[in-house]
Amino acid sequence: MAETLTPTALTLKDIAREAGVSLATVDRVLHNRPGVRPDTVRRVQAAIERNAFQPHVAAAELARGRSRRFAFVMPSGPNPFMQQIEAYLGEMSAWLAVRRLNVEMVATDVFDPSVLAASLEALSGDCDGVAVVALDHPSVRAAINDLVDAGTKVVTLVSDVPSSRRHHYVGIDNIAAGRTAGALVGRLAGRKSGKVAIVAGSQGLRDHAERIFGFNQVMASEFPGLSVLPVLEGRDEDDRSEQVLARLLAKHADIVGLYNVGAGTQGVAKALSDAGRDKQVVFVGHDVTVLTRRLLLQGVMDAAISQNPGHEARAAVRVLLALARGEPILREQEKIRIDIVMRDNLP
Amino acid sequence: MAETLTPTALTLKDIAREAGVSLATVDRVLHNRPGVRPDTVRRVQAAIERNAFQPHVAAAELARGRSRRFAFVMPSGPNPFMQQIEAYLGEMSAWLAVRRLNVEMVATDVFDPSVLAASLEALSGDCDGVAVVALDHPSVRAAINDLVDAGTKVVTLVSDVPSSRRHHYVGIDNIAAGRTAGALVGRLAGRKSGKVAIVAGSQGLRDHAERIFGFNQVMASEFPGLSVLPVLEGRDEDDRSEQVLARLLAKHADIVGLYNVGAGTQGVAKALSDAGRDKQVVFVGHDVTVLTRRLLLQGVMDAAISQNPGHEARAAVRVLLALARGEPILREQEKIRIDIVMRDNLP
DNA sequence: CTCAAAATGAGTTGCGTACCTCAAAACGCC
DNA sequence: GGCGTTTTGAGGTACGCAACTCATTTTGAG
Repeated sequence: MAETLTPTALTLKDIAREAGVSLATVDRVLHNRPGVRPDTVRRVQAAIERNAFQPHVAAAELARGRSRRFAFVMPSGPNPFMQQIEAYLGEMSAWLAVRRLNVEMVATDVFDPSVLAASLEALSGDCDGVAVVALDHPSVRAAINDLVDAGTKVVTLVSDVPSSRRHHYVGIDNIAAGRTAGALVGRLAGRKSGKVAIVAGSQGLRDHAERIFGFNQVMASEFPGLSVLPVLEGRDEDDRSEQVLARLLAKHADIVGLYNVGAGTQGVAKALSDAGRDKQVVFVGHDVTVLTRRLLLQGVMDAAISQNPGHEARAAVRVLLALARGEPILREQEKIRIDIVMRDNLP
Repeated sequence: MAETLTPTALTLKDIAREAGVSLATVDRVLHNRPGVRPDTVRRVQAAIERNAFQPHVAAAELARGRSRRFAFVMPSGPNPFMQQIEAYLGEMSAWLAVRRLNVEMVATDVFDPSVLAASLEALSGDCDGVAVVALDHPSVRAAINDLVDAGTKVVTLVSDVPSSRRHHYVGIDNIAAGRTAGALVGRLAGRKSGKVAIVAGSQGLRDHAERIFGFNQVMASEFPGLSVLPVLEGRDEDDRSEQVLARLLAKHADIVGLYNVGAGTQGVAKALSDAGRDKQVVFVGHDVTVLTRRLLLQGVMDAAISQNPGHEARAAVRVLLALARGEPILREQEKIRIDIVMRDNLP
């Protein structure tokens, strides 16, 4: 009742014999070095395919010798989510050291396309891989493509640039995240009818816009008893979020649900509490931070949509490593799931 | 604005020089081979500590040469959750091949302690690591300890044996899972008062008992309007689950919530539908399978508590590999989270 | 056919470790 | 001091591949 799931090993020598060529030629094909007739290339590749040859990664790494350099290009501001990603990278240091990986953090103004593009261009050459929290803008796209052309592996993190030729996107489906938030607000509000407020950073941000889109989709189709108020823009700042929400709460006594799309959670919570309505309004937000954790435990927040920053950090490194090594990527593993976090399943 | 997170590399030669001994002695210390004076051992270990020496895993692997064998000891029955774990292991085959890992599936009757213990004992010697879905029973505990003593790395999967000396447990906190289910049933039932039913496989199973415990905790403390009916035992079988639940539904017209602790989901759903109450009763169950996915999409099930079988399979392999190599384990990464899955965040 | 250019073979070296042997040195004991 | 034992050093080989050199063969153009 025992079956084995894996094949046995082959070496380059076996491939050379199989293809009827020498080791040197196999090596030339494998690293597409010049000086091999197309016909011979095909023969060697056929032998590799036929035997499902997997180069011995440990040997290759040992022979190549050099350690790899990865760079993480992230926002420079005091964003708790990004800080968590940094923290998790720090926790990986032993894991990274064992694999002779150097990870470098580059803080930059990711909201200024030209600054971000310049930061990316500066990395060209001395980096094997780059993970970037990218703004979707033509000059950023061009910078990414340049890196890719230079042989650097590029992964977009949290926020994608689908039109670029980046190798991979590590982050969630923000429309689905918005839909999930909508379903939660609707269901947790119970049978009540009333109004629902949305506080976002800015509708100009791709991920925020997508979340709002998904949220409205669900509200319109499934919760006709709830009417969504116009989106408030809090610029991800606590003060501003508090002000705009406080004003809205004062105007509408029948608000039963609230969706906070981005950051500024502190201000949103304060506005709710000050109005004395923190227990009546269903409040759904994003990300598990020290703050949202406390709000969930206090019952002020009802649920947080989370995208596990630890997983994102690790996935980004793993994907870059796999890309650099030419290893397969476990897509299922690297996919970032939309977590619903409530009080009892707080991680 | 760029900082590096990782130190630079050292080799055994450096350590030897540092400690004022030869390479051979360092080697003896590193693999605790005999014939080294305690004092010298200390000197070498001090040098290793002092320089935070990390052996070059690739080189070690290459030198050691042998491929590793891991065994997964799993239930033999047609359990969809276990089948998913097997499937994910299959998807990892390329990843496994690259690392020269052989994973063997051993199907056994995990509910018979002596049979399970015998299966484990049989693996002693020719396996570097074992992942086992274990029953918590003295003879199983003894078999696990024997494996550990023989140098095999042991990981318990899904169901733990905390009293054994297993190296790691890969699975969720079942009490917290039960609490989460309770919170969901309570909150999604809204303001209604009424009765809540529980269908379990058997209260003799550790994980089921723990889930029920957590569920009752939350219901008692937070939803006084809801009264929990005595636990039904469906033995994880569809037919039996359907029968017992159908009888209960007939008897109580005011059931507003239902928690299905284990398998037998098909039967539970059928009983609900046949009674024409699938839309009124809040139904929370476990695990995302083909069936529960359909039920969630249809709106019959309201939420599934999930423990990502893919993550568990990969985590088990990664932990075994790290243990075998003597690498650090990323505890945060290997921790299995309690996922709440609703229709819009179906993975 | 000739000759240069292209293609290929044969070989070396080194990566850092594991594992082994054998000789030399240091040690403890009487 | 002499002996046997323990401890240590020195060195080799192997692992599979990358990256290189240089000699040899093959090829195609004239």
